[in-house]
Amino acid sequence: MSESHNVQDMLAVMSRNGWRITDQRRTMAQIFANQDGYLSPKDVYDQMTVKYPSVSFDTVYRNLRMLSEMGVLEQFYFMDGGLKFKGSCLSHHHHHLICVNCEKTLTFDYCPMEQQMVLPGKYKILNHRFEVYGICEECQNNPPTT
Amino acid sequence: MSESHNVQDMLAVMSRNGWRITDQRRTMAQIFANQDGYLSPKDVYDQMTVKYPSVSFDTVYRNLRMLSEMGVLEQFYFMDGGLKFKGSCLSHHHHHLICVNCEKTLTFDYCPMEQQMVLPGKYKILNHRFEVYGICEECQNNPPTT
DNA sequence: CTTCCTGCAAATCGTTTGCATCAGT
DNA sequence: ACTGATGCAAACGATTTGCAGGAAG
Repeated sequence: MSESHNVQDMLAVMSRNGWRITDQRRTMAQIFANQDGYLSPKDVYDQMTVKYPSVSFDTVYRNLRMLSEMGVLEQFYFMDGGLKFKGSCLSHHHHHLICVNCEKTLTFDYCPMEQQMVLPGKYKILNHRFEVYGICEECQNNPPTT
Repeated sequence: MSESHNVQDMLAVMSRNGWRITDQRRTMAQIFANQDGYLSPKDVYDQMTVKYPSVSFDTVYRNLRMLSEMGVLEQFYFMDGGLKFKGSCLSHHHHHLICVNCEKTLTFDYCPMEQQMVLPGKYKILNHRFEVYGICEECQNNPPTT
């Protein structure tokens, strides 16, 4: 299902970095392993509560941040400024095609920076951001949730 | 100074839309007319207090939102999720080259969507986001603020 | 058994809203 | 004068922090 890490890989990274493997963290890893798109902290919290009804929001936040810092998760601020997370793919540079409805995300390798663009000014280029937004096939067929 | 609207244009748009021209709004228009880069609500507030020490944050927010809805300002969530505003250029499609230090912004016309890209899936493409981040010439020469 | 992790509660930050007063037209 | 705009304060949502008890190693 996931193009990024599987649960074992994620847990291995945690162990390697000296973090304990708690049930909550195991569950969180599973959530992201089974998910192609982006999840908000609340999404994660909601999925966590299925297995751990007493989980707290701050634990979710703490672990999301921790997993991001370890590189297991990719952090992302959407167009509307909302924070989202997703299992990260560190293997190669790519960009995202994101469904504005269900937020399912596909990656593609085309990168505009590889073209010979003429940029104004004499900026020292550091990085870039390129995302394409649309509606995935599934959401085009299914009635809109709105 | 500004590549976008001048003060007169902005005030004209406000009048045309039936909004009153208050001194605070005039000042806000001036701030954006004299500014090439992005400003956070706090930046705007700080500049406003120079002329109107008793201006309130909510007035700044209200007017920023109003000016965005009118299309006079361009709203933007930066990489770190922070909300910023900038005098908008509605005349043509373009993208931005942004200084990560001073946030001075240049526009350029190259658009990756005009290339014949092969995108995965069968998404119905709606829009896109492309920004290049770097350090402007000025900030390269001047000692870093950090 | 020690240290780290968790859950609770409270603090914090950025932004929005209700309301009485004030100013633009 | 009439109506919309302002400033204050308080509400609000998302995220962070301090602390005591509980679980992983």
